[in-house]
Parts: sequence; C-alpha cells; structure tokens
Amino acid sequence: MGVKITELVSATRRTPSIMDLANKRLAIDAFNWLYSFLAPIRLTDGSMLQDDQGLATSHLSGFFFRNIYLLENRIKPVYVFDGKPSELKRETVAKRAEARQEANKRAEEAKEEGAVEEARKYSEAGAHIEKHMIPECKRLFELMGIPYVEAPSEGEAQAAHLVNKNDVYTAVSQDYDCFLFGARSLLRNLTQQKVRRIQGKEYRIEMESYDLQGVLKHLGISHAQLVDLGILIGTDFNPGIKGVGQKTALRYVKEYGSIENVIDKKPDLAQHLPMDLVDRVRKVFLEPDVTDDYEMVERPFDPEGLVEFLCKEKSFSEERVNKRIATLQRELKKASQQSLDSFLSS
DNA sequence: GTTGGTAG
DNA sequence: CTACCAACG
Repeated sequence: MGVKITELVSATRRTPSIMDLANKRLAIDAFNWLYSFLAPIRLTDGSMLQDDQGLATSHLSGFFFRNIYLLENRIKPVYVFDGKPSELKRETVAKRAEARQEANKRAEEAKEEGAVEEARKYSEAGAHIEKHMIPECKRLFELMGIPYVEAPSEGEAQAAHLVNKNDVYTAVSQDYDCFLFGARSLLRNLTQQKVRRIQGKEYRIEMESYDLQGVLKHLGISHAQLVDLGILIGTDFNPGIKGVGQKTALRYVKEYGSIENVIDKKPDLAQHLPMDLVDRVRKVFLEPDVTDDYEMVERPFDPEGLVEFLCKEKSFSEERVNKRIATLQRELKKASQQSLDSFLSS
C-alpha cells in the first residue's frame, strides 16, 4: 500500500511524456507492478488467466506486454525484486493476507450464487502473489534481455539506492515509500498513455514524476522529517496514529520538528507510538538495507525463447505473441535507422 | 492491463 | 479514426 502522501506531493507533480524516457534506465519495483497486474488481468468471472496445468499466467501477460511497450520506446528497464521482509512488516503482511483470504472466500460464495460482478470484485481484492510467479517473471525478463536486481530486503529501498548512485534515471513505483527511503526521483503510472474524451474534455492517466528535493522544498521539511511524517500517518512498518492524516502530520512535523517534540506536547499520542518503535522504523528508512552487490546484465532479446516459454509452456497465443514481438522489432529498426539518418546528415 | 474486433 | 467491449490463458 505504501505511505499516503498523495495530497502533500501533488503540487510538485510533473507529467513527462513517454518520449522523455527514451534511452533512460529505470529501476522498477517488480513486486509493485506484479501486484498491479494480478487484480485486473482476469476473465470476466474474476478467475485468472492460466496455463494448461492450471497455474496463473496473469503476471506474464502483464509483464510481457508492458515490457514490449517500454522497449518499443527505447526505455531500459531494470527490475528490482524484494528480498527478505523486515521483521517490522510482519504484522502488515499478516493483516493483508487475512484480508485477501476473506475476499477470496466471498469471491467463492459469489461465484456459487452466480453473481459474476461480485465474484470479480472480491477476486480482485483477493489477488496475491503465488510462489511460482517470481522465477517465471525472472525467466521472462531474461528472455526479453531485461536485467534485474535482488534487493536484500525492500525493493523500494534498493531502487532508491540505484537512483541515488546514478545507476538509473529514476525509481518506478506506484508507492511513495521510495521517498522515505531517500530516492532522488520517482515515476508513477508508467503505462500506455491512452486518451479518453468525455464531453469533449480529454482525460488520461498521466505519468507522474516527482523529485525528493522538490517535495521537501515545497513542504518546508527535511528528509528525516518526511520520515517522521510518514511514521505519524502510518507506513508498512508501523500502524500510525488514528485520526492523524497527511495534513495533520505535516502540521505536527512543521510545528514541533520531530516526533519526540510532538509527543512531548501531546503526551496522549505516546501510547500509540512507542519511541523504540519510532526509532526502529526511522532506521528502516534512513539506514536502509541495500547492497552494491548487483550487476545489470543486459542479455539479447530472444524471440524464439519467448515463444517457447509463453506459447509452448504457458499457453499464450502464438499469433498474439509473435505479432507484438514483430511490431517491437519493426519500431526498433525504424528508430535506429532514424538516428543513423540524423547522424549522417549532421 | 493490453489487445483486437466491431460499430458508429 | 474513435469509442466500446469482449477476450486474453
């Protein structure tokens, strides 16, 4: 879910075009995107797409088509996988697992009653990563020539580390947690940009880019204070204080400077926020568990291997897969010809 | 989420 | 060419 600071950062939002990302390397939070595929990529009744052995394939569909789109635009993705979750996250993880199980139970009931829309709604809420999906995603990335990095712990922390080392141009995730981990820049909504018109007005889900310096300047606080603000609202590592949202948290942090001072002035908050927990969560964000032990190996794009994997093993339509690979290769050829032309004429 | 066919 | 919608595995 991530820390809820949408309202606080919205004023600093920029909306780049996909062309701005050409030839840029991007660190993508793999689990974040994986979840984002599992809810919507389903049949009408809410069941997942699956191979002939009954294993879900929605993750492969999502990543395959999304990656083709990125490569077509000459974007260089690097996926970052989560490692071992922090001990502090255990409660959050357990709570979410429970909510998903509950949703899946309701989905089953709805399916039995023939309530298709209900079934779909609850199935989406019950979406969860299955064990087999992660090695399958990695295999897909290898076949598409896309490197990936294993984070020691949080993927977002490692992605932030890659940006701050200038190994990538930006971190990509729907969550703002990257900022708590100190990422210089964050990109959201990296999907195909489609316009829809309602009563003559154009609406689209635009890409959003933010930079940490801009956010901090706008809010008038430091990075450490942003972390405290997050802790007051609640993060994946602590529940936050009931009744304290983004506006209030910002006011507290600006007025009192730190959580210690907030608690000093409002002692009744202390029971919701023990200082030993605060210090542990601060450490998660300010001294993140990251590694320099990675390499971003770019392999060749392997069309035959992709067809073998997706179509032969995972029941994808050969026509659809081949078609998309063909248009990608056509686009890349066109792009390289254009850059050669402009080189020769300059 | 993305594709691709169909209707306007 | 756009809008809409079923299908995708």
